Amino acid sequence: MARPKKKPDTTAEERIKEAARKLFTEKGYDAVKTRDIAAEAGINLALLNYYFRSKENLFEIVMLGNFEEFMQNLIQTLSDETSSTDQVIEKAVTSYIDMLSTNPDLPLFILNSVRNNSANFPGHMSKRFAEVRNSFIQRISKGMNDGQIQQMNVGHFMLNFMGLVLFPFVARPMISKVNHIKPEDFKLLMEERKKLVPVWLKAMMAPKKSKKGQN
Amino acid sequence: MARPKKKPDTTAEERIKEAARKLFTEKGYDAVKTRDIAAEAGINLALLNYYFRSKENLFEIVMLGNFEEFMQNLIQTLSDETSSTDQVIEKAVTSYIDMLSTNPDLPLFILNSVRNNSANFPGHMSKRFAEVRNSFIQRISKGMNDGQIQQMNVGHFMLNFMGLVLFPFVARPMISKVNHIKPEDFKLLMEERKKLVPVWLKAMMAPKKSKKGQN
DNA sequence: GTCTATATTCTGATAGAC
DNA sequence: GTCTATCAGAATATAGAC
Repeated sequence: MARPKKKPDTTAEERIKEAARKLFTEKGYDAVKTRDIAAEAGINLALLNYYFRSKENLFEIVMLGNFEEFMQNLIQTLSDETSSTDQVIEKAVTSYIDMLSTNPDLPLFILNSVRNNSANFPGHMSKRFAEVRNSFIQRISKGMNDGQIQQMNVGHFMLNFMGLVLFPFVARPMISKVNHIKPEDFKLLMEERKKLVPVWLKAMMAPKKSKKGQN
Repeated sequence: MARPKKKPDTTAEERIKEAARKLFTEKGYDAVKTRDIAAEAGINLALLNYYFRSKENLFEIVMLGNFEEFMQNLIQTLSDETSSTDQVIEKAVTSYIDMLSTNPDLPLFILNSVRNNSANFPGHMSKRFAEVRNSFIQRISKGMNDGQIQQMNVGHFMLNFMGLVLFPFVARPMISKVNHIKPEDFKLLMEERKKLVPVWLKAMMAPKKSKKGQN
């Protein structure tokens, strides 16, 4: 951890950003020390401040960009008006899992950043958050009203969607340690879920025979 | 936050532990300062070190306690041989949600502790983990083989169970900030899930009409 | 056991040489 | 642009009185 690295053939500024992105995502804002970033980037502490003035500023520059990418896909997928609701759900699940397979630490990082209010994370992000949330609600409600999918409390639906898609990544450190699952196997499991989660979500919304629709 | 508190009728040592548990669980190791703990416990900073020697040591003690609590219910519930698999699932969901409603920050705390390998987490805990995991797999596999519930990859089932039950708590800080959901409303939503999650889990395992059973 | 005062270490940031 | 040296403040930990 934080071992000194040789300088590769990138600019110092770029290497600092890269190191910061890696460490922040891995360990969270508070746990990362500016000295760690400098070491990881293979440069001196002073240089970090020369380029970025402060730790907080560096965090914002690096992580907000990272986060934008995370939200962008989803918003686009959700606002697709031509596809059926089922298709939208399938596509959202797939693109989410694809993106997370490349950045598996992102969900836990974001959840922690929000909780700790790191560098006023929610303040910067709240607009994007709201966008996604609203697209989601609108799209799903529309599907329900059209009869494309069954009625269900939208809050629960979002929790279920997120829980089925995000939780495996949030729990990944635990899963790998406890179940001794190799990264390849985890990836395989997630690949399977791309197909399974939409099926499950649909099944959950099917009305029960004995009672009327749940909520 | 961290306002001074009057001394209640417990020993100082106990109050320090309780304050530490509360704050660490709520905000994570790095965000909590020993002064905050002392203030919350209504004692002096020096006394904290008198009893616990170091912040890290105190954290380990708290972590072990939290972890036990997190696992306890589940182990007992799962090892119940007299109930049907359906009943076991219902009971597991209910008791988990009940416990988490009192300790909503617990899941995120545990997940972070594992990821950060705090205090050699796997060394201390891997046995307990394995217990729960094995009980789970055994109990569910048994139900599947008896035909009480439909076949499904047990790994996926566990992820689904955990995702549907734990994720809302993991995401709680985000939910309350983004969706402006009040604590009472969140609690209400979780109450609803006590009944809904078992139904959903069952629905997810029902075989699809068009294809044969999923996995 | 509990406190006040203080030592020690850590950490973000800057000054100034090259 | 990049470095060494250093500062200022915060945070952990200890000394010593009571």
